[in-house]
Amino acid sequence: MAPTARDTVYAAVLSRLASGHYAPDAILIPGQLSEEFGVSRTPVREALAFLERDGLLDAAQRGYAITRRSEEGILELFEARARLDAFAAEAAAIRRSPIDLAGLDDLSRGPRTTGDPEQVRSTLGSWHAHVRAAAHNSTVSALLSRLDSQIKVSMLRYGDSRQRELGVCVEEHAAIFDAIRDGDGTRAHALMLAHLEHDRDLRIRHFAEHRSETL
Amino acid sequence: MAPTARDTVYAAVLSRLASGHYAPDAILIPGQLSEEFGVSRTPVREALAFLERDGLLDAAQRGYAITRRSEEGILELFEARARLDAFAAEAAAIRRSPIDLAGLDDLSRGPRTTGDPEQVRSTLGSWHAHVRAAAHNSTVSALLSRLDSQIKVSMLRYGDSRQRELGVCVEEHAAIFDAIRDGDGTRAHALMLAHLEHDRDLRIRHFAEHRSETL
DNA sequence: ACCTTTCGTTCTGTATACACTTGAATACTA
DNA sequence: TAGTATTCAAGTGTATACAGAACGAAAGGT
Repeated sequence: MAPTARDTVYAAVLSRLASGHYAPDAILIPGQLSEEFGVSRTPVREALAFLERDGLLDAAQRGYAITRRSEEGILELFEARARLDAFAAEAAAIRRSPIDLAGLDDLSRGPRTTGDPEQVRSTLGSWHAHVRAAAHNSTVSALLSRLDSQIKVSMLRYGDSRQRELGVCVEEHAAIFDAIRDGDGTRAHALMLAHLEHDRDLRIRHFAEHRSETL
Repeated sequence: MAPTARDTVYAAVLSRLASGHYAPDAILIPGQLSEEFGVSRTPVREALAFLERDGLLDAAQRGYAITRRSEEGILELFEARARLDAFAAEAAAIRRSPIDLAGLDDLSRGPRTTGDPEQVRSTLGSWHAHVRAAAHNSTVSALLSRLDSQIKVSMLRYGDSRQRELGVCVEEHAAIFDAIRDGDGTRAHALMLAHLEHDRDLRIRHFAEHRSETL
């Protein structure tokens, strides 16, 4: 029942990495974290080794650095995520249970773009999580979680990326939901892929702007 | 340069798991392996924790068991791999370099089914590895490696699976290669997906037979 | 000024020590 | 004999100890 020190440290550092608590060029040193968390070096070592395996940290000569991905590397992540999410949408159209459908229905129609933007964004996030759950493929869900973390951590370096128009996003979600409800896997797949390619295109534009600023 | 004890143990146990060295119901205990490899418990603990994260081991109350997947769970793995491999084929068609193409050409036309079956099989394996490399997406390649290991370990439990007709396999590879050479991503994708669905169907039949035998 | 060299500090990986839990075998009781 | 304590060996997670490597700063020579 009691979570181990290793898991506690892992979760804490993961959340820090995802929230931008560390500077992009920070170096994480087991000894320092062990002192900070009040545990010994051993569980910290193991937690950091896990994060390295997750693709969030890179072992340096001395300690761990936050993984630095090239722009191409980040686009690879988006690409992989888009394909898996598209597959999840297709599988959801075929395998969704009535309960899946009810939950998705709520999330698809619920968020009127008039509300608090932060809350709308969070709803959009849950929507994706529900689609993945409705696909009933835990392997794919697990892979997607990892990719999400990698993307989140990698993007922090490039500053807060301007978010896309929420209204368009909500509309696309609604269209994908319709396909899932209708059991039309092919359409769900195509729409989800297009949905995520919009994201990718936005990111590319963001990179271009970022690059021209820092030149 | 010197590989650490942790990495050595990790590689050794991974290879044992993939080759069926352990009985399906074996329990791996850090203390025992540490004695066997002549290292202390610490690096063995870490290696086993990695393998657990890889989805190859499951922590038991006492030691680690080899992951037991349901038939549905195994089909999920095949499904995820098929989708990612299909994407890799599509990407390869678009991004392959002349060198990629030359290597693939060799592997696609090389194996005449008259030779040693074991060598043909190994060539077929390299062919898939080359397609993945030609896709130039290291994220996807890494995910696929993990899925390969998981599938290999999971399938051992169900006995040596009858392999499919090699001739058909070679022909399908050749057709996919043609699509990649022509830069036809859509065709490469579709053909690869069909190719791997044949594998999946064979597996399902294998499960059905296995089940009727053990009943 | 510019290389070396040296030395001390810090970090690394592994081994060992420790306290705690668990499971099974034994001994005991009714 | 059946059921219940008791005991003990083995495993768990974490802390600590230790030897070796690597960096950085101070000291020295040209």
